[in-house]
Amino acid sequence: MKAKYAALRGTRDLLPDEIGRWLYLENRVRDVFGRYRFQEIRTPVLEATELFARSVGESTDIVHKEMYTLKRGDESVSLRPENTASVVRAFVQHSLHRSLAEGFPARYYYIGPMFRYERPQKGRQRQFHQIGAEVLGSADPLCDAETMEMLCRFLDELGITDRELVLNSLGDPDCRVRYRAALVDWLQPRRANLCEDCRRKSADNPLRVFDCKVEPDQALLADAPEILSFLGDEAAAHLDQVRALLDRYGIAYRIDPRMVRGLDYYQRTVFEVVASGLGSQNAILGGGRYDGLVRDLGGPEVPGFGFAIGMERLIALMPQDRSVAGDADLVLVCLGQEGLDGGVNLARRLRSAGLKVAMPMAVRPMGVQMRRAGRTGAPFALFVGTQELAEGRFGLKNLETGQQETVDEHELFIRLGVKT
RNA sequence: GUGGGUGUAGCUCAGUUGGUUAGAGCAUCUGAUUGUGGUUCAGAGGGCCGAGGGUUCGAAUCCCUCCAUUCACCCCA
Repeated sequence: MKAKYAALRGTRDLLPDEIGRWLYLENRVRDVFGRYRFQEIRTPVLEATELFARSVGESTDIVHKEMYTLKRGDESVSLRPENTASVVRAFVQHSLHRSLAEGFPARYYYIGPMFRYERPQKGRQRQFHQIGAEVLGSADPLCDAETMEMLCRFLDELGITDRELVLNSLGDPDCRVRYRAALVDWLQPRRANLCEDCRRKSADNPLRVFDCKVEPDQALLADAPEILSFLGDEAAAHLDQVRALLDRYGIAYRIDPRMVRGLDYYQRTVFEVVASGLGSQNAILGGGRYDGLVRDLGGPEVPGFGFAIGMERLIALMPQDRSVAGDADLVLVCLGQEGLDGGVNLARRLRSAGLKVAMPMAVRPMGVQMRRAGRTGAPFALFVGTQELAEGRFGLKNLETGQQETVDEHELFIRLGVKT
C-alpha cells in the first residue's frame, strides 16, 4: 500500500522506538539545568513577525528568507525560528525584571520545536528542536562562565565527550562598528581575489566572509584584521575574566577570533560547541551575550546571556544505550474467554496500583501471547486462566530467569514492588 | 535557490550485456505446541520495481520529464 500523505519535507515523525532517547535527553535537561536553578518557560510557537525581525536582525538569512510567515489581514505572524526573542518578549510583557535583585538574575530554559524554511540535509530540518536557556539580569563574566560550565557538565553526563568549546568576543557595539569599518577597508582592495559569495558578503555582512570554505579565500583571510584587537577596555576585560573563570573550572576551550555568530543581537561573549560525526553541520550548540536586546524589545536595560542546543544533533551523538525504557512491568497471559474476562478485572487493580500492565484484547493461543511477552522486554508474565481465577492463585513467571512461582494477589503486589 | 547521489516487500538490500512468473535477510501471520516465551523446524501473506511519457518484439534495467529522499553549497542548532 502506498502512502497517500507523507510528512512535509524537512519534518519527520518520532516513532515510539525512538522516543525513549528523546525522553532520556529531556530528563537530563530538567535534572542538570534544575541544579543551576533554571526554571522552565513555555512561549507560543507563533509570534509577531516584527519580533523576530527586530531581535534576530533584518539582514540575517533567518529573517530574510527562512521564516514561515502567515498573513491574516494586515497582521503578520511567524513560526519561531529561535526562542530567545520570545523569552525576552515574555520577560518584558510580564514585567519580570521587577523581581530581579542585583547579583540574582532570572534563569529560564525551554525545550521545543523551531521552524526554518531551508533545504534539509544532515543535521538540518525545517522543524527541528532546541533546548535553550536565557539568563536575564547579569552582566558579570561569572554568568557567562557558569553557564558554559553547566553546558559542559550536561554534555559530559550525556556521554558526549568528543567535542570542542569555541569562544570569541564580538566586543561592544562601538568595537564592532570600528572593526567592521576596518575589515571593509581591508577587504576593499582584495575583493577581486575573493569568491563570488565573499564579494557579495563583503558588502552586505562583511564579518560573514570568515565562514567561507573556499581554500584560496581562507589563505587570503588569514592576514585579515581580527576583532580581538579592536575590543575596548571593558569588553577586553570581560573576555579575560571569562577565560580566567573557565580556567578555574578546568574547562578547555579554543579562542577563535573569526567565529561570528549569525544573530545580530550578540555582543561580547559568543561561543559554540562543535563535535565530529555530524557531517557539515558540526555545531551542537551556540550562544552568547546580548546585553542590548531587552531594551531593544521595549524593556529596561537588562543584560542577557543565552544559548540554544540542537536536539536532533545531540541525539545523533548520544551513545546508543542512552534511553528510557517503556516496557511493561507485567504481561497478563489470559487463557480462554474466562481468562480474558478475569484479566480485565485484574489489570484494572494492577493499574490502579501504578503498574504498567499489558494484556491481549482478544482470545489468543498461549504460545502467541508468550512469544509477544518475551519480545516486549517485560520482566514478568502472569498466567490467568479458569483454575487460577477460581483459586485466586496465579503462576508468576520471571521472564529473564524462567523461574515460576504461584502467588496470590497480595503476594503479586509485593513481588512487583507495590506498596500495599 | 544551485549542484551530486539514491528511489525494488513494513525495514535493510540483491537483481547478470534489456529476456519470459522480480528475490534474500529481518519483521508479520499460521502450524508443529487447543496451558509456558524470547531457540528451532515447516509453511503463508505481502510488490503498479517512486509517477508519467518514450525507445524496443520485450524495460526494474536504456532515454526524457516530474516527484520524493539524501549529501553538499548558502546559512545555521
